[in-house]
Amino acid sequence: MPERRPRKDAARNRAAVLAAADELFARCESPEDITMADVAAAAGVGKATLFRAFGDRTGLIHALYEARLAPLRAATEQGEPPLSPAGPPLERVPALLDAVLCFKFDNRHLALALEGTGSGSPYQGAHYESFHRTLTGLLGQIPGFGGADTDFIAHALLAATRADLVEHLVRHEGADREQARARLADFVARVLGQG
Amino acid sequence: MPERRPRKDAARNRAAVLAAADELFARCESPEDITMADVAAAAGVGKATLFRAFGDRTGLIHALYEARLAPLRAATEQGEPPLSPAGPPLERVPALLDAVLCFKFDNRHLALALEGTGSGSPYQGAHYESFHRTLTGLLGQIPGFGGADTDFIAHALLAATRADLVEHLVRHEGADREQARARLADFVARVLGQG
DNA sequence: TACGATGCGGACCCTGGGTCCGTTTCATGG
DNA sequence: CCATGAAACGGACCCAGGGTCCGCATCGTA
Repeated sequence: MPERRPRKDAARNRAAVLAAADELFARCESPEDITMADVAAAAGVGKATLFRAFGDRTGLIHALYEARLAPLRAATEQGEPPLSPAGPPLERVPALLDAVLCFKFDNRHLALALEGTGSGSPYQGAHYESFHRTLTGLLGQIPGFGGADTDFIAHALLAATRADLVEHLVRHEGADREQARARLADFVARVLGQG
Repeated sequence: MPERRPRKDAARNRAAVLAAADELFARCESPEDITMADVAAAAGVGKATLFRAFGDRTGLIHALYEARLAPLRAATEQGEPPLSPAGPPLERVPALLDAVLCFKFDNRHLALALEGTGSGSPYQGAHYESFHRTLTGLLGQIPGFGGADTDFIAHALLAATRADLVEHLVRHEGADREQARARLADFVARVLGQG
């Protein structure tokens, strides 16, 4: 399996498409109203190129999302405490959820586009799986969660950071970034028994 | 505004469409793969009839959902305690969330179809609005939630009952109805400070 | 029974995701 | 530097599916 590297033009086009798509998704009102043809045009590329590089619409959005997600993954895996594995669970759980919320807030356009893929629920995605696993593990290490259903609690906590909820808070309740963080932090503290 | 009632045939067709759609959505794997043409055919009706009666796809699903929702609304507004307004807040909150969960569980096909409408986030729907309002109010009456952000807590609690999460628990974690209820009940108790 | 108003239905339109294939560009060996 | 095959390109094309149009059937009333 030689894993031959892509040609120069292919790489350049892939990057152009990612940049164009990022731009378009960021500007538009709703992810629904940017089409694959739009992206292709904005990137100065044919539609087929776009589909060849990413498979389908979902693939493109996924690629964008994953690229943005990389820093967060890095921070949680080998960053600084309290986010990194070195932090104590009781501090790491709120830190992790705060980080996820910030990410969702800063990238709501992408997150919304991803959730709006239709049949693709967010619970299949590798990113979700991974966050859920770490959260579950951390909860298990916290005193007071001995016999508790950490699996579901992790789901429920992550559900409080869902992109469309964040979007709703911003659009219809006029929340800003810091307010959203504070509200989530309160809720998390309450769940952790620090209310 | 005379509010003229519909013709007999119109009423009959509307009912036929609702029945057919309900049936189809219940049977199918994913809501995505039943089309408006399918519904029309199953109801023995032309496509235009269907669009005349419900406006668009979202309208049809909404109508189905609302019909199913009626009993739940009734139970929470004038049913028996602890669900009804006569129940004390500390019991009514878990009862309400349990009822919502059961509803989502029993009607996941519809709830999923509704959430999968694309641009239509669940937070716009009148049903969500109403549940959120009552929940918020109830939380405010519970000791210990004095200065708390009941608005967000209500959102977060409802997020734990989201249809795609329920679907995930069932499909990928093999949960059944009672398990799902127990897990949610645990979580709610924890948030209410009874963990 | 006659006659408007209301509703019917399926042919039709259009958008948008996804594919095909003749042409162009890359990259390697002579 | 050129030949040559492989890889990528792009836009014309296909098709499913949501939504509309309009001539015809049905309803309900005088």
